[in-house]
Amino acid sequence: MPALADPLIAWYADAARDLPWRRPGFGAWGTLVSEFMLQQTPVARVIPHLEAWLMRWPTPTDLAAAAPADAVRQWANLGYPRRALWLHRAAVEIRDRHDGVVPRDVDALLALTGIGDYTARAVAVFAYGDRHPVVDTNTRRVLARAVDGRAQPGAPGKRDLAAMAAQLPADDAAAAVVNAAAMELGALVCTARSPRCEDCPLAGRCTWRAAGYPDTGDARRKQARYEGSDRQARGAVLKRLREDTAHALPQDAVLPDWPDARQRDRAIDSLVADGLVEAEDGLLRLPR
DNA sequence: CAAGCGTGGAC
DNA sequence: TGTCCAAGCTT
Repeated sequence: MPALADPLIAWYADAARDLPWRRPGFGAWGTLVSEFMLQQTPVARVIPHLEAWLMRWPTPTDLAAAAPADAVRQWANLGYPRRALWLHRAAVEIRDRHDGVVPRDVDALLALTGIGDYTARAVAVFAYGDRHPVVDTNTRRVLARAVDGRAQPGAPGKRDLAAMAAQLPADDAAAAVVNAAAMELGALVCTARSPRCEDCPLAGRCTWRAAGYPDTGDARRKQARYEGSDRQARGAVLKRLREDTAHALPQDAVLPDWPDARQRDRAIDSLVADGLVEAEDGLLRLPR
């Protein structure tokens, strides 16, 4: 049995949060939607949106029948609205290529729009119970500290999957728990800013702790400033279009008072290039 | 592969 | 206040 598996399993049995996607019978579609929403958006903000989404579109086929615009509006302020578009495309692909059933095979999941290494394996493991390494930012941090003796993870790579695979027990169900437990530990205890090592089930075998918490540097990219950025302009344009009850606006009616008109126009162009906005006859609207 | 991509809460 | 951070993905 790998070194971290038993303490992680024991800790998780007691400390795991009661989250909607962990309820028995939540379903592969619910799991898939939750994972899309959780890509870079905190758990607490996701939960209400997830429940509303699944109420409106209980199956991939239901979402596939909707207009992309409805998905983007329903996404509301979750951020990174391309995910709404990608989730809609994935639903169409599931309807057309998989008879409306969320695939179980990792390669089939990876072939869906908006699904990468993390999400594909999260669905295969948490929805279907198969045995794969699931590696998110929390897991990467836990492994960096406990195994590698580093304060922060290095650049993400395929090595991360191998590192987690080495920690998985042979049994499918136990492996799924270890995957979930590593993520949960990173979210609740082995946190980025102030880790609570006194509460950590791995403290006794943590390489970083044993070394005296050295500052090993931080390979992570710094996040660009948001205030005044193109991203902010894109967000403002899309918010205006989401909230437009007529569902189509003349281009010169969108953010006429934005401080930087060139930036606003650049934002609109890039949203059109991304397929988040359609421009036709001088009107802007969400994609139909 | 490094950069670009939203939004809001915590400190 | 500004900075950091959050179950990543695509190009």
